[in-house]
Amino acid sequence: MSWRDLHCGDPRRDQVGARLTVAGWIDTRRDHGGLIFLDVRDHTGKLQLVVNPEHAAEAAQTAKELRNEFVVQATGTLVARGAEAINPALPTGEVELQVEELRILSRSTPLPFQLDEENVDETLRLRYRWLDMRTERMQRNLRLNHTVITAIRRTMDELAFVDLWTPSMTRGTPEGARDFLVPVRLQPGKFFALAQSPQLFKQLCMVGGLDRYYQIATCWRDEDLRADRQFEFRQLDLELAFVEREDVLDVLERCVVASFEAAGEEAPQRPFPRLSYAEAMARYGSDKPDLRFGLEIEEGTTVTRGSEFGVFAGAECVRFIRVPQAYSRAELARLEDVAKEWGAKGLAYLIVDEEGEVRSPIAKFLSQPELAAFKADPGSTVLFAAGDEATVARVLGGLRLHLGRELGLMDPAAQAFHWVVDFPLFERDDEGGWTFLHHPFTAPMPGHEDWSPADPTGAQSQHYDLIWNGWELGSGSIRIHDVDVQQRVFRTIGIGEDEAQAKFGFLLEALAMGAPPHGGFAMGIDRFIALMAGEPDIRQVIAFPKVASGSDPLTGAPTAFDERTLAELGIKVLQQESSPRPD
RNA sequence: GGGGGCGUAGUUCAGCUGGUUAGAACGCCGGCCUGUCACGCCGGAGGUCGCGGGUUCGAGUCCCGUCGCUCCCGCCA
Repeated sequence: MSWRDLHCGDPRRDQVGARLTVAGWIDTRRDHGGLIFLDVRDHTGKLQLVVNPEHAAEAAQTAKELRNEFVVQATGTLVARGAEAINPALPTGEVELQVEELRILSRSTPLPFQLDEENVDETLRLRYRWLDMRTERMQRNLRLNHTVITAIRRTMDELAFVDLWTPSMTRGTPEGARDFLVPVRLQPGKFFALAQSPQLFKQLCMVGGLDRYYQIATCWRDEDLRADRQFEFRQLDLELAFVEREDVLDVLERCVVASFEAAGEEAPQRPFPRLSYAEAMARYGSDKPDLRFGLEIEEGTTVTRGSEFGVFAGAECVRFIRVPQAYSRAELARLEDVAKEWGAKGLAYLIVDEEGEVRSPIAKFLSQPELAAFKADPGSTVLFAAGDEATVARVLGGLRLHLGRELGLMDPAAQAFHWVVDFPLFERDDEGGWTFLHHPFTAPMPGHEDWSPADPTGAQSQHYDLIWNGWELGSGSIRIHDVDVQQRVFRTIGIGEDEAQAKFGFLLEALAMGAPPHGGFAMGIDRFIALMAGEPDIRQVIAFPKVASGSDPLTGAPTAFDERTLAELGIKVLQQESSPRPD
């Protein structure tokens, strides 16, 4: 074993007596005047070095010069520590290296932040990411990244998927997110778009007979950044031919389980539960419900028909949740604010006190059947939402999530994976027309092919979402492989024949030349790894992420370019932020 | 585009209803120390309170603007 194979976290009792060489960063130096203790660190851990001037005068002189984060190489004899000198907090705490030779490989200026400080401003961490990376947290996250991706690649390989590269520079997409544009010197004034997803290319691969495609694909979207969104992100992108929904879900479940196993964690039970879109909206008020807790939404519309309470009587939909907590008036005012954020006009409630007495401003309007339907345990509160169905679902879904967090109802150990299936094929758009729910290539469910383009209400799709603890990990669908069906989807969402030809002509042509039935999925890898790492945002698992304003604190990108460079590309900048960055 | 939060030594923070010379811990620099491991002890340096303007006898503190960071809504097929 070369000394480069020996890591700081390795030495143990059975190596006592051996002459070893280690290298790493100075974590701490404890200078006792005579004896000097050094903790040398690398990504595997720390080893204590003892420099004794009586044994190694030259090394002791060198040790005096050492400061935090100097890089050193030390050679010496591994010795057992005396019983009282053992450090149980350190895996290497039973031994130490009696230093004979000590070499400074590299020096360090004082650091802009301390590596053992936990709440360092994130922009500062990103500005000096190479330091941040030395922390246990970032080492763990970035290595988990590798572990998960390796497990996924192994799984895909075992299932005979082909890793196939699709272009990053492609044709702009008319729908969806904003494109990042790439100007082209050879064709001034024209632009490629950075791929938002390999969607169309992977479908073309199916038509091309590459019947099991996958890729850890980088995707680019020019939209505002969030805790779970960056300009560029990676997705596990896959597509299979001659499959049905369950075949696709099976592949994803295998990848998830393999990732957990590779990370040494208990894997979720397969198969993951399936929940229909209608059920998810009705019971949890969300198409990506967090199933780590109950607090389900209940239906009240039947019993409130003709209610004496005007708000209930006039509402298309009345639903409620029973919260195991008797709230005060002030707390309910706060919850009403939460409800209003989600679009409620107000918040009706019934408080059931510890004696089982119902206290509520609306109780006097409610009939016996109504009160019976809303009956709750002593010490609880029933919260209502009334209005159109979508608003009611959204309000109670928002309240449910808020209360779940606030009341600590989520089992911290639970890993709730599930599928949401049976989505509608279309939904109303803002202009009163129709638009697709996810993308226009999603196939209708068998038996739902004959919708009316004027009113496709009720047509269901073969779309599916993978949800983990309330986070949407990704989505997929069985695609349309029939050119007539594809054209009817375009017609329904208001894309005329000419427009469809211009934008998707190559897809329609391909579908007309022997397209097999196919379907696939795209899972957000960064989100998945962030959740596995227990991190609150994806920046913590990305080596060099951008901040919310869209800049990279490390390199200072993006930057302006001079006029000559731009002129060559046929570009003239109309305006730019004049405010200089204070550095 | 809209709403909320934050910005004080290198770092993390405190700084009350506006009131002497803006503090602490860690880090940094110097000194002492042979069994420490968050070593200890002594001493020291280090601040345009993000920036600009206003109110006031007086602003870190109040007001307006601006910049930066952040969370959320919009947006993310």
